[in-house]
Amino acid sequence: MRADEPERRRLTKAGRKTRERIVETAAELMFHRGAGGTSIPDIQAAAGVSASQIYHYFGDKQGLVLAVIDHQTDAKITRQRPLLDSLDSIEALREWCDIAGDRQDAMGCEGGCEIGSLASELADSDQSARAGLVAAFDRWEDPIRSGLARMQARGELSGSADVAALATALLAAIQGGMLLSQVRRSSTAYRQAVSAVIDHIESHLVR
Amino acid sequence: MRADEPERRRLTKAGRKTRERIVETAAELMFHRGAGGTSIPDIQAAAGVSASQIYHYFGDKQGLVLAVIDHQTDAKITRQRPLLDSLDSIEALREWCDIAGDRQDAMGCEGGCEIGSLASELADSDQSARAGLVAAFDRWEDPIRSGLARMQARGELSGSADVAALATALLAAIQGGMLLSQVRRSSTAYRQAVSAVIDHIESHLVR
DNA sequence: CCAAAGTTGGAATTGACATTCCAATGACGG
DNA sequence: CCGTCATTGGAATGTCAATTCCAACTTTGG
Repeated sequence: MRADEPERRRLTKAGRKTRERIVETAAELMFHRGAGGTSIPDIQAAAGVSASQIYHYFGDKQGLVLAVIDHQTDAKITRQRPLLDSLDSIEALREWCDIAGDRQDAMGCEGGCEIGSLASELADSDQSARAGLVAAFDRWEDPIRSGLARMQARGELSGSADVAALATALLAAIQGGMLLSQVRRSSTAYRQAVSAVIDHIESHLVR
Repeated sequence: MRADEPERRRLTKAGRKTRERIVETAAELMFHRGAGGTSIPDIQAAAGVSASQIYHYFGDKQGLVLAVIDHQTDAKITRQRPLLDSLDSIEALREWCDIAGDRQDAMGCEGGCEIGSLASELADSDQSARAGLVAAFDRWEDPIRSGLARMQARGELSGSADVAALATALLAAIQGGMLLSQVRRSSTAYRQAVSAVIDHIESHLVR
């Protein structure tokens, strides 16, 4: 558990492209089947690469998993970017959460959260993965807290509200709600969970 | 996906005992390493049984996983029993949730929820497991809703409160909070998540 | 006590899977 | 233009998992 990749290997155009295709393919497969449920041969076939390419770019499967965690975090944050930077009103919070619920419905409530699923699977068995997941959740929680903090700074949210705790609570509601919805194949639990927490945040509004 | 075990096999004393030991051992291992991360040989060694015993009592690994899900659900509900039947006050809810938080701290925040972890791993890949998990969450959520319903019947909780939704929200907060705590190795997220939802429930108190 | 059925041990089978190796090809800087 | 290093293919290796088989032993009901 030290520095494993001190020297960034030189990548040519083709290399970068191949590496990216492997990560994306692995991310997709691992989203549906889990990291343990996704084999290197699976990824080889789906990405159209040879085993040596995967080991060339990632060292071993654990390295690939770490890259997938980072990739999913980047992808999620990028995808939600416009909204994520303006979570400074109750309406913005609701809209942002609603979109995830609609997205879940659109896929029949299969698959939970890309990050959450990996977290549940790897938190206890892979310490470097856990470190990556801590960072992932932090990167995701930060915009929520920032938005709430802006509301507080503008005097819209009570000064006694613990914005960090509220942000954590909302993130937890999202994760737990997604899990229940995934199991029940209905986004209802997700919507009820986030709604409850946002209502609670709303109760801290000044006025 | 139909009735797979129509005929209950006759079990002798030794049989029941062996079966039970296998389930308990498997449950313990799967709690720490996941279902996919726990091999039959692992279970054989830990429980001191031969392969034929496992296959004799459970048919295949999936059958064992189903048995583990039921076992964990029973164990959890039995363990929480006294409290679970009297979740009809804000204080009782807080105390009940606190115990889980203390329990989590006691194990260094390793391992999340026995049910939740299996749910995340199996919801999309094993339909019969998913069915068992739906039942597990229902059995767990029910006492919460019942307690809230009693509060409402006694006029302590506003008649406009949706007790089913609140119960789901609390369960989601527990699951999501546990996951974040497991990743961060600190029960803080769990405590903040359940606290927020219980505060929200409290806001529905009459008077 | 006897037969049917439950219980157990241990070996054998079959198939994946992670990883390594080696050899060939191609890009790119000096 | 050449050598170095990135890139790729494909086979080989060794391990380990899930499951099956069969043979022996034990319990139980009549």
